[in-house]
Amino acid sequence: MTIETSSAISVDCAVFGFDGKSLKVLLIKRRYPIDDLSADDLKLPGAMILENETLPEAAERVLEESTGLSNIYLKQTSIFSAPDRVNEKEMEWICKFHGINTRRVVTVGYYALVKLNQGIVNYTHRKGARWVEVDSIRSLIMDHMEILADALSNLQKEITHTPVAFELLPKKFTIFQLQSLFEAISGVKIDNRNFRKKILTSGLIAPSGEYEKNVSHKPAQFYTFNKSVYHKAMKDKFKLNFINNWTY
Amino acid sequence: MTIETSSAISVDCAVFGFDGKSLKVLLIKRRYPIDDLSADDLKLPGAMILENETLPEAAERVLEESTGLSNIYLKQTSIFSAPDRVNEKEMEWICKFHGINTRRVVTVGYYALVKLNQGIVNYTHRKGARWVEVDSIRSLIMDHMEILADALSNLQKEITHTPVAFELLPKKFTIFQLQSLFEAISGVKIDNRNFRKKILTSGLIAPSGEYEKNVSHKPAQFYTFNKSVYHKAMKDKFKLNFINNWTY
DNA sequence: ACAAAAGTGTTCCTCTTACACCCATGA
DNA sequence: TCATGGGTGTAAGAGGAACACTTTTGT
Repeated sequence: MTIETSSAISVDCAVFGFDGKSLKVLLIKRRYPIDDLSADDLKLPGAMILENETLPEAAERVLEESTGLSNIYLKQTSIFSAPDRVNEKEMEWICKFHGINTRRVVTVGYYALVKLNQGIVNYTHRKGARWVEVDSIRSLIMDHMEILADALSNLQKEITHTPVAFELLPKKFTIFQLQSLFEAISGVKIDNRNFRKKILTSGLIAPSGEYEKNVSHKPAQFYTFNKSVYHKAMKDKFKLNFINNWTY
Repeated sequence: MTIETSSAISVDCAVFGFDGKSLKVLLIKRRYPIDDLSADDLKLPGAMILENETLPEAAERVLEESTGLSNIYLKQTSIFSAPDRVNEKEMEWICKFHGINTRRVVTVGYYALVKLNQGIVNYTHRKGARWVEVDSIRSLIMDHMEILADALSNLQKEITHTPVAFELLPKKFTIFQLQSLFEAISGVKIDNRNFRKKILTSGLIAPSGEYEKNVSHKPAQFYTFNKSVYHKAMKDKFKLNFINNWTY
């Protein structure tokens, strides 16, 4: 029954990206592997928090280091605080790797949404990181699989309540890309005509007048997210229909 | 740029209750006040986490201590990690009060939902705690006002997406109580006929056949929450209508 | 009698859903 | 000419919103 005063606190970030087909997450290889710890050596980018640093600041630092980007959409999810979440071998690796001495590491999960493009893919490749299709991931070190699953379920929930989808798309995107993104994240097929009607009448996106080039089908128009339309209205229009929108 | 390895981690709980009229939160007085710290001496119940204890466990312990209840609905909200969130005077009080020595306290916010009844009110009163109307609270110690505001906004969001409302009502409740609760939390008036229609046709509540007694108006029937109906259906009925339900 | 809340139906209108075909382009 | 996605309309049904009065009880 002693108060814990020597915890280290870390952040781990699930950095999501969308390549037009599927949802990807950024994984890195653990450096300095120890014997017995090399089997599952992929992990989410993360860091220990520094003195005089808040958790969001630490998460931003991780993002900056792993992607070279700042001003990324970043959201805290859960805390992973099981005293035995890091086993002895792992603890040894952590202390050695960071040059610290601690008995316990509590970690805070974040997820980040980035607009994937060739520049970022190149950057992360140079850093030895990989964008891996979320559905194909079977194991990660420590409890990172759990952290990733938590991040994903938070994203799935958030995308139905807030317009975070646009954080994953380039500034100019086609309606097909937007729809594919919703389908990839929710895992549900959407009727294209209904989707177009819905998204266009909402006023949330605006046509840019520009069209795709060099595509082997009728070129699609690019649209942009209309933040100003989004930010007005939809206040105090409290709807009764929430009751049937409940999700378990 | 040193890794922080001596943080203490605490949990602070906003415990919400509903008395049929307004939303209340449980506040306690800080014990052992220090000079200069007595002005705003109300705080949320909280505790430091112990060795071998997870954060949810710590939060449950706090709930048990302050309300005598276990198996309470409990949900983690945000983490408050600003290095200066606890000033020097407060830090002194914390170390003295807990008999520890630490430079930094990171706290994790939780909110809890309890079914208020006379027994609990009596219990908390004996403990020196008070149920205070949320709207009337102007200041709390440290950043507890911020923690409370965060808890409340999380609750407001959650109540429109999940059936947590029933956690705040007795097992048997009237439709009027349920409606009042939604109105109290959302701050919006709801049409009674539409509300009844909606909630009754949803199948989520079941009439108990019992009625109010000794009320100076037509006695209302008591209903119960129908968990089984809720848990089936509403899976994989993905709806397109989320786009216009987005809230900022 | 009066105050307070319980309980009850209908109409209008908006939104959701289901559904199939021709078009433009590059290979 | 073929493959690929772009882009379009309509009808039926469900659900949301607005709206007022009678009933029951205790004081």
